[in-house]
Amino acid sequence: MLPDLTREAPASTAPQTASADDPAQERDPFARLNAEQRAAVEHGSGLPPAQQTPLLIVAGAGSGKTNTLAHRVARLVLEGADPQRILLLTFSRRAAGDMGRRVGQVIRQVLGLAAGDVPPQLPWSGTFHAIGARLLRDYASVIGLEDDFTIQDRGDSEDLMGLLRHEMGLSSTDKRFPLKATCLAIYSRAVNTRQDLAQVLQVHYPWCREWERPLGELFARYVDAKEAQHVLDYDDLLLFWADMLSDPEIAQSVSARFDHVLVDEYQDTNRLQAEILQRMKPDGAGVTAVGDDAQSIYSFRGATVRNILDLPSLFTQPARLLTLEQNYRSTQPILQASNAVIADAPERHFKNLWSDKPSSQKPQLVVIPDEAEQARWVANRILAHREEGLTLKSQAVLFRTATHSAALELELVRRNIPFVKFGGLKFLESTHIKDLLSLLRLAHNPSGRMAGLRALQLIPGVGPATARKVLDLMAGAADPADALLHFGAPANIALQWQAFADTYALMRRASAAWPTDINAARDWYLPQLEQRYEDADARAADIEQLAALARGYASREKFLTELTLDPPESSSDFSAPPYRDEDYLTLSTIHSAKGQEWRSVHVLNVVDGCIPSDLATGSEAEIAEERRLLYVAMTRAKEYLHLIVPQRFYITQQTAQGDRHVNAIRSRFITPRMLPHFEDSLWLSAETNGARTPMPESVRMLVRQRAKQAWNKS
DNA sequence: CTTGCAGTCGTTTTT
DNA sequence: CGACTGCAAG
Repeated sequence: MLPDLTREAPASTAPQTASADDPAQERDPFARLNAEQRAAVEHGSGLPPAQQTPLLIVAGAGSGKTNTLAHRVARLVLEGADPQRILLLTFSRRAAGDMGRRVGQVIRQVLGLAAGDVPPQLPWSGTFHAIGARLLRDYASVIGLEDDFTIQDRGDSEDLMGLLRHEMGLSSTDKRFPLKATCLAIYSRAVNTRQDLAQVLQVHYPWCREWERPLGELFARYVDAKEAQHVLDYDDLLLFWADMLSDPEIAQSVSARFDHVLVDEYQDTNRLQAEILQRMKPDGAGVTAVGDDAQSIYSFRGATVRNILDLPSLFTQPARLLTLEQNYRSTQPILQASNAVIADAPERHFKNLWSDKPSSQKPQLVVIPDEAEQARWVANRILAHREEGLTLKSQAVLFRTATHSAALELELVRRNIPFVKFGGLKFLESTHIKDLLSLLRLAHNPSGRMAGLRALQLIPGVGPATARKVLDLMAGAADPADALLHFGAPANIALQWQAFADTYALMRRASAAWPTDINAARDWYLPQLEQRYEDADARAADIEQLAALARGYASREKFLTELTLDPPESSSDFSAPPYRDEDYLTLSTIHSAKGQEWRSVHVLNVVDGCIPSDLATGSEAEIAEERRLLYVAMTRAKEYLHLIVPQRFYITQQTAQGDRHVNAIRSRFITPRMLPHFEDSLWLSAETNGARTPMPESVRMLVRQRAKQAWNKS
């Protein structure tokens, strides 16, 4: 293992006995890996890529998966592989960056590079979607894509769906046709799982089955509209990639670019992605896939565990299977509790995780009266941990749904505890940000309807009808900026019109000199902001931040693409650099916490209705996924794990004094049989809920602390 | 054709 | 609470 993992382990348990000053370490950079990890790293060593068999690494939580993959990439490069010809498909941009850094570390270490020397970069590492976008830009002319195409985010895709739905007369109120978001979800699932509409409706949307034919027609129009507008949605990035590979010549050309293809988090890929992989490398030579079937949590996006189970036979030659079962992250008690939770899952898993990090500290199951108390308790515990020497950065609070942290966020602000929140960020969804981006999109691609409709209606006096007319005109014109300028706008808005047309012309012309065009857009938009909003100042500040962010990108096209594919993950992505170096706590949805680890982890709302979410209890498969979600949350913890169970939730829509609430019970995934794995003094059984119960230890502590605080106030 | 108003709706997870 | 819809006036 790399130093940062072994450092946590007691000396007696450090694998393979190598230490930093062991001379063997310098000769053999992989001396710290355990036997399985080493086998994964060295698989195919000495053979040319084309002669290597595919490799599947099933890596349990905390088993050093990222390190193993990083070492494997480093080994390939050290043995002469061209970094330009390595394709590394990761799950998020953060994961891609992380992987690149670790590969660099290993290479730097082995080659003995000085601090200033830059290790080789991996230009082809990123998400399936980001890589797809790049390849499609490269092959646009070959496959008949317009080269000014823009990528549409989900909001715009939904709006387009809504527009077409309306045009087809499906939105009249006497019919209960699925909402635009549902339509897109159905469409997207069909594309990503490569199923036909009937199958998708049958299994996932049975209440929409009666609409099969109109839905099919709607989707056909949706596809046509995107084509006419030079717009791709998220799914198209995968779909077009897969489809262009069905042409033998293109497949040959794309495939020949890469000697090695490595895929991380393979359990969260979907059918379409498996197809891409298979078409890129039909014989699997040079392919490495890594994943953990117990951590599959993205089926709502079409991901299927079948992919990882079936990978050994995906290619014309069988894949070698290696399993990493030793967990280096968590203490035994944490792992035992986590294993108990996942052991009740209906399907079988490849492996059993074990750990040799002893600890007398069991995870805590903390029963608390309500959400407000939960927020206070967690804040107290975090500060207590910090007193014990855990930095805020080594602690995290995880939750199922972004809104679950609201009460805690207030508490943290009140107490001046800095934090960064991941997941559920709505920055890009706020109206004023979308407005500004629509201006840039329209400048880049004048055929894009959704961006165009939004942008043009920003002009005072222009509504949907005028916007549509202008867009029709622009789409047919050789010079869209010119067409805009000479549109016969009503006399009463002629001045406004002129100003907009000038700005637009400037943006079109200035495309070579990014980021001047975002400045032009901003200068035009800021006055509109004053007219439209009470809180114009706050929104103006957001616009400035966006403009600042934009300056970091090489071109308008890059900015728009990356912002759509890798939206800022946290508020910190926007904060000034000094803040990033300070100590801060991490708040994150469980989904966004994937692949990360902290010394201490709090999980909020371990309650039926939250985990599992009551929106996800429709089928056995959904419930199983919620269980894996809890498992993922628990296995993020290295030393301390706290599951919080608030017993009541107040209904939000009532007066401040109201006490309408619902009683909650402990998550069904923590059964009585598992209680011995948790610190039991805090336990209250579900049966005693509502009755007069002894006050749990945690609450008593709280009362004491409050009593003290009363004196410390002044 | 646009805009402002009033009432209604619903509310996971993310590339 | 906050975004979206339908409706009527300018």
